[in-house]
Amino acid sequence: MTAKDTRAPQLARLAGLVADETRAVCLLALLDGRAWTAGELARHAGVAASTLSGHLGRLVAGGLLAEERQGRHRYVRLAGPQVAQLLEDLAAQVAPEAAARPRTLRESTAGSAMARGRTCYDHLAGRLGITLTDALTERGLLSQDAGFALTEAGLRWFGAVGIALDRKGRRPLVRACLDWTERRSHLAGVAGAALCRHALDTGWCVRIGSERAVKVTPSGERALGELLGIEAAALR
Amino acid sequence: MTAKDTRAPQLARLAGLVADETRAVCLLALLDGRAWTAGELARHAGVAASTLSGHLGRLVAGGLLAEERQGRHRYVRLAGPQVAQLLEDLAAQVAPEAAARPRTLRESTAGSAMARGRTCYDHLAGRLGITLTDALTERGLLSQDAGFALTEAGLRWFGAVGIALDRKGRRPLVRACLDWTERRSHLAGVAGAALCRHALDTGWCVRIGSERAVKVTPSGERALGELLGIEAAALR
DNA sequence: CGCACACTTCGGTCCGAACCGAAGTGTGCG
DNA sequence: CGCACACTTCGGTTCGGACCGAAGTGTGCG
Repeated sequence: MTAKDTRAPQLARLAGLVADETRAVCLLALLDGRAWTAGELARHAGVAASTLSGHLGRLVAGGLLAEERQGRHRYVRLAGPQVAQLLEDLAAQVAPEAAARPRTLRESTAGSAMARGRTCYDHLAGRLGITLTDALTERGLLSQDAGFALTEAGLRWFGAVGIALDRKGRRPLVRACLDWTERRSHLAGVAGAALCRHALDTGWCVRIGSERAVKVTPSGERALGELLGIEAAALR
Repeated sequence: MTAKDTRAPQLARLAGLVADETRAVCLLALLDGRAWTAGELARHAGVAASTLSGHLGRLVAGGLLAEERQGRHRYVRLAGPQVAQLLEDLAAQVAPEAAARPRTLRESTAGSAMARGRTCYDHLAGRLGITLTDALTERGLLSQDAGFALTEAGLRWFGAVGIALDRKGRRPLVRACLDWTERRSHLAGVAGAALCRHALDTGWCVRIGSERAVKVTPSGERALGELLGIEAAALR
């Protein structure tokens, strides 16, 4: 027996946290970037509150979730962008086979709203995310030659639009995130998150219901038309 | 109960493959990019051959491993760069806590050889990987402004040295891979793999024993000094 | 041929963990 | 104060899967 890799036990433990379907459902739900209560997750996953309580304990102890107690509520959210990135990577790995037909009409319409535009942890995804990524690329603001990278013009563009980019952390400025519905990469990383936040703050986009789906508002259509030359029809 | 994400079951199944310590040991061993026989892996992991046979069956069925039967041997290797990337990402997530002290002297010396230089699936890692990455960056061949990217000069450099870069596949030309021992990113992706292959093919580096560890040869020191201005002392 | 070897299949044991309902703790509101 | 509600803890059941050794299959070599 040669020297085993010392990381194996911890790697197995980490994977084990995702390796349960109930926990996987929760983690994917939390990819919307918001905090959910334990009860909401229990109903979403279809298990008893007591069962879910145990799962949350494990996920928090394992460092995947951060929790915040407010009164009688226990709010949990993903512990950080690294966790979201990890889940997105894992999900992208299985996405090819996961392109299954939705069952009910309700799921179908909800699915098509999700396909049009949604948030992916903290950035924009779906056709909306791809459209934005393509527009940035066409205008020479984003380079896709060797991985994603912001060009000089791209950096200026963010500044001109009034979107601040925090370059201090370890998180990459831009990152490609493989889109689940479009099968193509969209903009993630610090810039992707800042753009998404700006879009929601300024009313370019609004969330639909309580899900991850988002839609572009009329003012958003105007702004994106002016700033990136995107035609309104491409956003619907 | 809102509509569950259809990817959850498959996500859990995928994670479940990594969620066993014995399988994790095997997967990390296979990160050396080579094919191992079932028996070698069984001895490495310290379990009975029959037990390991079952594990290999699951990993192959799950798409993480590719197998090749030759006579009475069953060779397995990682199914592709995506799998290696996934494992590296997962391992990087736990690496911070995994910086444990080695137990025995044998592990200690083996560990320090690994820290000096090793392969990480198909590219170079350890201090050697970092040194190369830094040298490429200093000379303006690699940009680290917003994620990793090859510059125009970098593309020319690879051509001049005689390293062909296959840009056809879906794999990114360059990619940052978080180094387990150095806690910094080194060069991965198509260019990282091509550089590693070239280094081994031309004798710049040789593998030490049967492990992932590699060392730079005298001819390698000369070549890297000429091509990248790396001092020989930095490679020892 | 027959033995050694690599791997697989099978039967059986054992442990961990996912689940539920019931009872308990703590919070907020009328 | 007392009830409703959100969550947690506990006991008990059930199920999957990791493991081993023994027996079976197939390959290569003398």
